[in-house]
Amino acid sequence: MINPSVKVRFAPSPTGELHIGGARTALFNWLFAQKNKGQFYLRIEDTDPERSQEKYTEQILESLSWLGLHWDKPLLYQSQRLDVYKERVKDLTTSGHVYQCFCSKDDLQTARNEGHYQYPGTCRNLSEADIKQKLNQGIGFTLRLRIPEGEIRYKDQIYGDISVDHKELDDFIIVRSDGSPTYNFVVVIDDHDMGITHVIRGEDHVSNTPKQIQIYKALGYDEPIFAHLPMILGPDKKRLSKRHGAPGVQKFKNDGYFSGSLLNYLALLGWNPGTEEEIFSINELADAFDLKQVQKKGAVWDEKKLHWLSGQYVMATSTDDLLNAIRDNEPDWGKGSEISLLISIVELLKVRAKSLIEFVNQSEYFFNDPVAYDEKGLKKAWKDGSVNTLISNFVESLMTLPAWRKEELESTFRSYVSEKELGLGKIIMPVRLAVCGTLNGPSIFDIMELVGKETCIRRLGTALERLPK
RNA sequence: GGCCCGUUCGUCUAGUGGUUAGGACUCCAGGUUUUCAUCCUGGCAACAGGAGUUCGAUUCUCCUACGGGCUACCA
Repeated sequence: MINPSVKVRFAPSPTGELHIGGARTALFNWLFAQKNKGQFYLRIEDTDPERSQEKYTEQILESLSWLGLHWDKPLLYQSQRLDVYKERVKDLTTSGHVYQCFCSKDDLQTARNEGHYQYPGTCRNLSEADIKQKLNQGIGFTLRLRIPEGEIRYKDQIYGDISVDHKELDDFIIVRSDGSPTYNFVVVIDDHDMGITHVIRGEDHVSNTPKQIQIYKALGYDEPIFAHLPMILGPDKKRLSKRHGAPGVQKFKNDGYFSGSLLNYLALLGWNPGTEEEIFSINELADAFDLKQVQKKGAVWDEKKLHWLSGQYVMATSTDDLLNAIRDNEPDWGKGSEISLLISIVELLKVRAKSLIEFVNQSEYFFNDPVAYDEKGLKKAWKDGSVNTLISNFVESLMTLPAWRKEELESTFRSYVSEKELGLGKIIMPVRLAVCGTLNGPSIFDIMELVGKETCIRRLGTALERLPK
């Protein structure tokens, strides 16, 4: 069943948690693999000891798992492949593709500051004697790739034909003076060794690709197919980064978004199904996915739409599943209450809450007496002492109510206002305020039934005491 | 500075050599509702600019502008 001609990978570096951009890259790789019945691998690019941390690897894997982007084994760590890279360096040395460069970092930097952006080729053609002399002097060296004249050309699955003159490519460094290999070098070896057929990554790698192709050629490897995804942008149209408050995947989990809604939104950021559908399950996404429908321009991250989408997911989820998800997210929610009560609450809030955490935030008054009253609500519903008179009379009729059910409650409300020749709102609003502390929410009759007679009467009493005049 | 890439409503996007340039989010108005939310109806809102090709360009070509990326002994 597995299609051997499709192997993709996601290669995060563990220098921080998985953020939105990385998640989208992972998603598109995963979708491509699913669609083509290929394999999806992970490679941890942990060769920067300064910034890499084990805990980030764990966080990233956790986030990917939560998203449901499961990967195939083996999981590769670059830090464990140093020996392999050394071998390849030897290969390139013997084949004459690299040369030693004795220029110091400072000198190169100085030249750049003076406007010479390219490596001048100082050490490109040193004589044997020169090299021997420098080595004897104990001068450290890097290894540079010797790039021939010519033009490089490749077909990007998203951007189309891209060509660059070799003159634009420096003889870039593949091994640092401390002997460690650089990114553009190892990425090629890893992708080759992993059998990667399609390299799908961010647009920031478009300019790296021609360099990497030089490595493929030097090593005698076949090139994979390349596809570059447009960037995700902040509201200022600059690449989304920590500066924008770079949303990490974990944040959305904590805020109670379903992973499906995040995935759905991410997919629509830069890709379109070719239809006017907006809502997709992860499997539907995989079916519909096609690199041809991927956009070239960067897309601005818009949390409003995510929020809407999340609301759609909430409404489409069964009450039981919602209840489980809410308690997964917030184990203390409704602790000590009957399950039947919780189910009723979820039922009532389902159409209002757009994320799991909103169920929690909007259900406070089902469990606890209000500690404060919404200020706008006070102005609207409890202007002066006349309300106290009205409510205290009404409470009396509530007390005598034989059955505390929403139907009876509603008829009590209605007969009371018709007797007084008032609008329904005149009585409902103050009651709402007293019982919930806020004017917004589901039907007051439903709320009162669930909250119970004793508690409602108590809350009304409290309000009458606290809100005179 | 150089190179590469991009540019349709505020945002995500569809689309064609001749369309009333379509949808979604947001926003606004109206309806439903005790309120909020939902739901329904309606509305605002875009082809960056300039040349050229053409009977005709949003669509094809070039230029300009703007935006992004790369230009590290980071990944």
